[in-house]
Amino acid sequence: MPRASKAAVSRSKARPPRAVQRPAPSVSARDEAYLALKRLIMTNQISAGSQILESEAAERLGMSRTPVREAMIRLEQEGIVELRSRHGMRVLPLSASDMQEIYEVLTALESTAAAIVASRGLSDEELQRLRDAVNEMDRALAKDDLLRWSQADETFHLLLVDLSGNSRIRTFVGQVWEQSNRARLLTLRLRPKPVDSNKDHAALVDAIARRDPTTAKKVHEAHRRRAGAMLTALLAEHGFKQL
Amino acid sequence: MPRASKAAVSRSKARPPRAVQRPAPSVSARDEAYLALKRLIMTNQISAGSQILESEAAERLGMSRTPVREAMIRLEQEGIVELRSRHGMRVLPLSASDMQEIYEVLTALESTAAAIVASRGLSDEELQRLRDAVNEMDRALAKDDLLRWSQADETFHLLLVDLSGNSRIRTFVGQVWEQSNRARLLTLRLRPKPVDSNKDHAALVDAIARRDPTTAKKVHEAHRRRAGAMLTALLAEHGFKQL
DNA sequence: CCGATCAATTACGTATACATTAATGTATCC
DNA sequence: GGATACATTAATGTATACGTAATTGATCGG
Repeated sequence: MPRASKAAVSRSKARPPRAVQRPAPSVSARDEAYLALKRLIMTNQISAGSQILESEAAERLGMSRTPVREAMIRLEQEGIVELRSRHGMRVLPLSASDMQEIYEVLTALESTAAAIVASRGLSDEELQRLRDAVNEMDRALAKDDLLRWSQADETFHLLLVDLSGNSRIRTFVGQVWEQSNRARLLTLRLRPKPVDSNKDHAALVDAIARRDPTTAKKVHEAHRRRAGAMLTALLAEHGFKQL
Repeated sequence: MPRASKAAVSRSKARPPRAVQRPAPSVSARDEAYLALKRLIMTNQISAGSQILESEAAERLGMSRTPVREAMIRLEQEGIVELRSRHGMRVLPLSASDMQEIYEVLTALESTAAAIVASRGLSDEELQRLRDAVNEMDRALAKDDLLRWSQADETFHLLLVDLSGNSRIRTFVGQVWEQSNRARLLTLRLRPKPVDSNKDHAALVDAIARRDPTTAKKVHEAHRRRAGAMLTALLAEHGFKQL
């Protein structure tokens, strides 16, 4: 019944189909909530361990609880937050043992990806993309721009797993990467300059170019193992129990 | 009009108002929906590629759309279904390349878990649990009870990753295990008897007992690689493009 | 002054209402 | 007869309503 009146109205208008009042609703409220919450967490604007209620988040984002709830469920599945009934969403703190778990996963999955990539071989264009990322890291390091280095590092690692063609490896690596992103950001300025990290990457690209999966895998395993050990040592040294 | 029809349906079913009988609401409707849908998928009662609308599932499960929606979001995050707007939830079919991806992930993560376990060593009681699972597989195989064998196999593999103590490895292995469960079930009777599979497991337990991480890792890598090759060959042989 | 009991409040879980938009069917125009 | 515009329908996405259970805090007994 109420619909009838609406239909009548739209017909009387004869033809302003939709472009008039609908500028760009390209993202759903749920996606908006998901992205907004994730960004707040990733950038440490919602600190680890802190809680936020569904209704708080909904008000803050200017929408109802429903899409916020659904976004929170996604974040929980991704291992970024914990949903505690009547306490809202809690950003999971990262302990040293979490970081160890994460680096074990990264070591296992990325070294496998490296072997796959080396084994199937890359086109010149693909190889160049890897080299570009390495070069970007070098440049950033030369300029002491650690944030830029860190972004290039992420680009390199995600590109590597992308090139493996294994979408599950890609998903899982992306997931633990996001889980540990906060810790990396916070320790970026505490760690020694990542000079040998860059060397590792160059060596990996060489092994891939030579189509040598065994070496590629070994190089990357060593790289991740070292990075993990460095990071956990750093956390212990600075007395960080949780991040 | 829609209200009337729905009311009529629910009354025709003679459903007593749920509020009256409150026996054991220990599980939320959302969990119930999640478990019910997952079980239907795992047991192939909802075949791959088939779709089910939110409202259909809700009616089928006797609850409203809200908890069903949330359950579907979880299943989507787990890589079991795909959510297509206005087409409901679609059970993801498994292709040969999916199986290959999955076995690459299992190889990488489980062999790492094996190395971790061997490296830290197990208590007698923990070691015994692994041996129990192996023995159960032997017994099931001797009786030609393939379903029981398959369950013991699952027990063994999940126990292994549990014992690694790495909760993320555990989660990811569990996830790809569930993704591929249907395929394993369907091919269980097509594959050769898993005799050497049992031998592999015994060899792995020995390596763990000897606290030899290198061998443990190698044994398990070979085991998974072989199983993966067997399964993909099987799928190709029988012309299965999708499962 | 401390702990326990109970009422008020709060936050959630679920159901339902409503808005939006893709998909479908239909009539019209040439 | 075929393509297109348009109304209709269907299914989703979002908001809101509501009952329930947990948390809070206040009162009371010790």
